[in-house]
Amino acid sequence: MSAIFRNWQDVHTEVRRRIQSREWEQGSLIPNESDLAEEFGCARTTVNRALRSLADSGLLDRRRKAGTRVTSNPERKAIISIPVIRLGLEDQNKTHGYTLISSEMTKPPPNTKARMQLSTNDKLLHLVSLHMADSEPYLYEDRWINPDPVPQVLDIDFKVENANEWLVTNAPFSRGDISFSAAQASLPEAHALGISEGEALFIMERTTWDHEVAITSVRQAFAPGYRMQTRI
Amino acid sequence: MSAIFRNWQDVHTEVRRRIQSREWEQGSLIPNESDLAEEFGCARTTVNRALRSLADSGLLDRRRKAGTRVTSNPERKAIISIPVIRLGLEDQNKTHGYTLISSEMTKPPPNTKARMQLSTNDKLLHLVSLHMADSEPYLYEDRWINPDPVPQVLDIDFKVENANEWLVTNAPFSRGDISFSAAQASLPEAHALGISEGEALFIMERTTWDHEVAITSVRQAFAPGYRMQTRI
DNA sequence: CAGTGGTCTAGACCACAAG
DNA sequence: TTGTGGTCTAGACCACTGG
Repeated sequence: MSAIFRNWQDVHTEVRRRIQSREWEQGSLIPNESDLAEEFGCARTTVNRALRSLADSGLLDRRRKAGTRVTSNPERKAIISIPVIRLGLEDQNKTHGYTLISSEMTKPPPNTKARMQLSTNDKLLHLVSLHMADSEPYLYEDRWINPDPVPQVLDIDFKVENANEWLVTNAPFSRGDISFSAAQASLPEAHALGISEGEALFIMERTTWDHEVAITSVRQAFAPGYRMQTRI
Repeated sequence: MSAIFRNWQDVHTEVRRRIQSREWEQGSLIPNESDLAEEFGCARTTVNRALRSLADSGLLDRRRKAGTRVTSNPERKAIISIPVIRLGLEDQNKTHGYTLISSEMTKPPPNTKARMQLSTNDKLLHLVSLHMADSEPYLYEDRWINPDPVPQVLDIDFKVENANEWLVTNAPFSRGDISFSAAQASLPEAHALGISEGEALFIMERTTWDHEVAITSVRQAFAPGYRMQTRI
């Protein structure tokens, strides 16, 4: 009658099955950990691990004293990997190329300043560059770097080294904002990417901080055809 | 000299600090769990929980026997929430509107068939609809539904009920593919969304399965201005 | 083969929040 | 107040994999 559940993955699978089969209905309370542990013939810790994992992925709602419920309208959570550009391309067996388009120290426009939550009026390092995949334009990058937390950045020759990679190695961040959107190619973007003005580009914008100090804010426009994919 | 680490979050924070401060260098081996447990004055289980969490977020690489290393080129992982459309809008205090544009049973085009990994030539339910936020066009949805695993779908009046929500409640899935891209608005999209043909749209495509049976494949085109945001 | 992380167990205490 | 999940502990065995 009752199967044997040896480990938390087994429990995870069985609980998931009960949710998907509607054996446990949406919004309803499920048995508490101790009861499940008894039913499954394992320790409560094991049940806890399984239920915690399901709660992390959004299928269960857990609250002390109130118990564990099947989420009524699960917000599905997708995990997106954001690799270093060169390595992402090499995973696809493509060669990576890089060209610096411009580099200057200048005051950032208000929206950039706001995104980075900067209070001073200091100049930032502004880099515009193009990444290539197998000699095809791949990504147009417009980046602002705050030299304050990483003064060494001023000594780097970004004609040779690309900022994406340099920062990963030299400027650890503790948190970041990220957004994805679509935009029509501006004239400089179209020119650099070898496409027509107005074509639709996939845009990723990121701003990162080391605690409260903004490090960099970047807008990356991917060449037409780019898809960001994952599983759920 | 040495601080006290009471719980796994403390250990997590301290290890993260050592990584970010470069006290433990990229690519280098860190002490094993037992040694860390001794240093931190806690049980190995606690250290394990903290390190596992850091490994999940991509900062550590762990392998039995080989030990735990600081990831050299961390792939940052962003978690994207995909809510039911109506609820996502209500979270933003916007009213949700919905209109069915067309509905028919027909054979899917080859690319749809391929995405859904269908082998038969059966007809599918094809729904095109528009979602509104505060009476503004918000999302143009083109959806194919396989009635085979969910025959009740044929009895639903999708002029009233929207497929997005109906499926969440009535057709649980076990896995899905998801992709994000940008595209220029086609004529019907532009017309429905009240924009010009060729404007840049943010596109989300999802195909979901219940085990090996495809349930639905949907392409959602968001009105200009849409941003998908998260933190990292 | 042996060292590492992966996991289980039983028991304990604690933090939170519903009633 | 009290039931629930959250977590810690010490000890144990196992699974994987590098050398």
